[in-house]
Amino acid sequence: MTTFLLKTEPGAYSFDDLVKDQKTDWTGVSNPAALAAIRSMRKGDQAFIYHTGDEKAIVGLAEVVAGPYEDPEQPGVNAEGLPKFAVVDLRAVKKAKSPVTLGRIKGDKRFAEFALVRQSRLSVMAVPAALEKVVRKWAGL
DNA sequence: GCCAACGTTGGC
DNA sequence: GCCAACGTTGGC
Repeated sequence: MTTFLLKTEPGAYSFDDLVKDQKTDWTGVSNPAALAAIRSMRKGDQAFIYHTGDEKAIVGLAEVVAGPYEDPEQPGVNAEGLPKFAVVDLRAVKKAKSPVTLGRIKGDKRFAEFALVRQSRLSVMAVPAALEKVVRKWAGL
């Protein structure tokens, strides 16, 4: 089981929206590196949901319940024959007891090489197991 | 509101 | 296939 980190602009779609909907298809990702991460997801994997903008914090946990599959709105395959615009279905698992802020992550040197810190524009990334444990502890997830 | 760090586009 | 110009994201 791998844990990922998914960014979202809470004004567009927040973790609370996912809780309300119970389930959603995570569409709209177009960055190639982010899409590669989505293609590597498997049913049962989990994802921290991170709010960009004013919040800049991990606020909850979701689980991959289906996919990755081709976005029906944007069909097509890449050079490897995989869906170009890959999508997964998520369900809300749990809200973080205490949000883990970007400031806290940046302030801990264990996270210095983490993609969230190194590449601020990347919207989907795998979280290394050692770091995942730290985040879960901090967040109460 | 600015700008750094990317991605993308289009002319050649 | 390169790369200059432009667009976008997201932190500050």
